Amino acid sequence: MRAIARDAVRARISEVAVDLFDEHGFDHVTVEQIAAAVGVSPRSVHRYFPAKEDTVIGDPAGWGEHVRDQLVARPSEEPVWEALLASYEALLATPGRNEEQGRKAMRVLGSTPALRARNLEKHLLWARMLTPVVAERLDGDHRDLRAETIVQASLACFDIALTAWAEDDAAESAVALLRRSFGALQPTA
Amino acid sequence: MRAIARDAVRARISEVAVDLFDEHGFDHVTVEQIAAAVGVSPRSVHRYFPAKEDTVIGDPAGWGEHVRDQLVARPSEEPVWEALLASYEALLATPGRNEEQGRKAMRVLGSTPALRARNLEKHLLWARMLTPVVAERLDGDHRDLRAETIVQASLACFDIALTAWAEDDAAESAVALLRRSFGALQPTA
DNA sequence: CCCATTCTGTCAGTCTCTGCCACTTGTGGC
DNA sequence: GCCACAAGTGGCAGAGACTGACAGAATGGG
Repeated sequence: MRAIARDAVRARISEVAVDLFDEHGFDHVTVEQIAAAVGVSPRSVHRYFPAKEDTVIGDPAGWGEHVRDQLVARPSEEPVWEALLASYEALLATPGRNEEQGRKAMRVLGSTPALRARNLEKHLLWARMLTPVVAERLDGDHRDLRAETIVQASLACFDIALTAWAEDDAAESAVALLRRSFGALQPTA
Repeated sequence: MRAIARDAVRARISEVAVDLFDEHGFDHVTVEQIAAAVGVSPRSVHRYFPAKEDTVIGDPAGWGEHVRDQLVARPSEEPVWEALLASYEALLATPGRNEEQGRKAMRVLGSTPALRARNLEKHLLWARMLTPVVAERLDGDHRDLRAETIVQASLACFDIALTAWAEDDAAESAVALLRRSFGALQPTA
């Protein structure tokens, strides 16, 4: 009911903010300007997004759960590395992701230290969700440390692929870059 | 001459700040309190550290160069992954690193999102320094993407090892944890 | 139509961080 | 010893992000 309107407003703020950041640079745009452009009060912007950076990042937890659910659904005989790759691919294939808007957001995201940092925090959140699932698939000693290493490495691949995809002007698809990045590493048996 | 005094003051501020953060939590300590505890003005604290978080992180660029120099000094026939491991080990073995102070800093560092974020930014800086060096050691196609993947994965290993070292109460040395984390991954030939 | 819930705007306030200017303090030349 | 000169410091004012509190407006169900 009301949740629909809420999501719509949220998406609108995010869209306007990314456009402004793309044009003028992240730290040359104030929350007040974003609010004025959307037509709401600055206070409301902060109600939808706890921090200015979050207007670009979006909701990390939601997508993280998505990836985790994909991962637990993979067949247990599949090697971890391939299962992780498949889970990220499923995320990229999700509909409702505007191609051009996503690329612009990634470009803005890479342009400012504060944003890159907040984005990497998202990865830590994902890592906490994925590590237990990965640990279950491992044998041998020190499963926790190994699982965390593998998960963080996979997240690094994900990030590298998306960054490269946003910079290179559509030279290659995000999935292709993701596969290649994953191909550069291999967990030890 | 004067640089010595400068470094001393800098170290002193950092030490006091970490202690306060450890006791009261990062965001319950204001810059004003740090300044008062050290005996300088808040304005001066900001002269030494551009951001509050930097009192814990220290100077990333300096250590990053150190790692890079270690890496370029490794024999060229050595596999990249081992060369990277050795470079990080050399960093950990650097004297002048107070064991207990370092562990406390790492603990504080993991306790607050803002600090974790800033720490991850340090990794990006290191990555930009190390990637070209690693790329030179690779053969085949897509060296840049593969080099970046390998470097970021190694930084993840470094971070995981240090975090585990700070949490587990000296159960194992940082170097041992680092080796094990590195052991969980392998670049593909 | 009325009521309760939710949303929004306004206001006041804290904290980080930055420019600016005046003041003090060492440093080197004479 | 004295005097420019640079460097460091403190205080002040201000921008900007973010938070809590409260009052009015919109929306849903009865």
